[in-house]
Amino acid sequence: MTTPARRPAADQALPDPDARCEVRCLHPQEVAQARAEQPGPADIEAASTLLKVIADPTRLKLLSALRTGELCVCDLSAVIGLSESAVSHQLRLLREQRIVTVRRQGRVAYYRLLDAHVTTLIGGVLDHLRGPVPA
Amino acid sequence: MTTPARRPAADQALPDPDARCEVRCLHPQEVAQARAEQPGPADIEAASTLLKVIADPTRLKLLSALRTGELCVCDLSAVIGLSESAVSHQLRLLREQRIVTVRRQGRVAYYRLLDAHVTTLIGGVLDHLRGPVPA
DNA sequence: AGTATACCTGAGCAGACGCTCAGATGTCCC
DNA sequence: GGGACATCTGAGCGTCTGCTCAGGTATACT
Repeated sequence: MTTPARRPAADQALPDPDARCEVRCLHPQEVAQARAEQPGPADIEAASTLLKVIADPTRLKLLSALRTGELCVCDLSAVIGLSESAVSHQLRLLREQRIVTVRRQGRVAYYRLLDAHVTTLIGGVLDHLRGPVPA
Repeated sequence: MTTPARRPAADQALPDPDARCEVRCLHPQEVAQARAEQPGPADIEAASTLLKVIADPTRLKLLSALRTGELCVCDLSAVIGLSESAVSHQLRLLREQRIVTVRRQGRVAYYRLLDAHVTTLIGGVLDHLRGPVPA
């Protein structure tokens, strides 16, 4: 959405110096628009939390391993080469974010992916890494 | 891919105790498959770095603000309510990850989104937050 | 009952992260 | 040239994070 007024416009976009709402800015109009369309702080925080959980290398390995199907904790530990304790800690975060779910059978806990969004999301990241920039 | 052999099968799946490749696991076959389909460490690390850059609340606000069009540093500073120094630091990370690009006009630096992937990616995250789990 | 197994959880510590502060660079205007 | 401005950058510090270690809980087997 390239706005028509793309030029600097700093000379005439600042009618009076006293109009500085909070801090100085060169394009008050576009700043006001950007502020209006900004998501709420709660949404930002929630999105950040979810993305941080997915962003960790260990948890990325866990999610990638679970693409093939459900696995138990000690299997996951063997796949990614980390202690069962560490895996259990990370799986808890993935459960809290509703990314994986658990099915308990006896003393074994089978984990599987809960959300297809995450899979496509990681796919999009890999697209970004490999291919050139689309737009 | 629910394998037919879902039962514990630990007694006969471990022919000899010495066969423990690295660590113990309940389903060696599925572990081997998951390990085979696991992305390379470099890909995991790159995806993690990219996602971490996007996951930070401040940078999420910056990216969200840039959806409306290109903005300069002090504008971005005004939109998200943070010092220009902090904004500049974060923009550097976004540049390094090829998420935003800069167009310099005189002493003003105009930043804009470089990759449509990121926009759709954030949209996917918001979908995950709002809607119920699709699959 | 008693032992072994699979998993979970709290404490503690090394490393990474994001902000502020101070200074440097490059550009515009007089 | 001199000053103001927009931006960039390095140092430093408080905070957060992810691992290991030790112990706890629940289930299966003899």
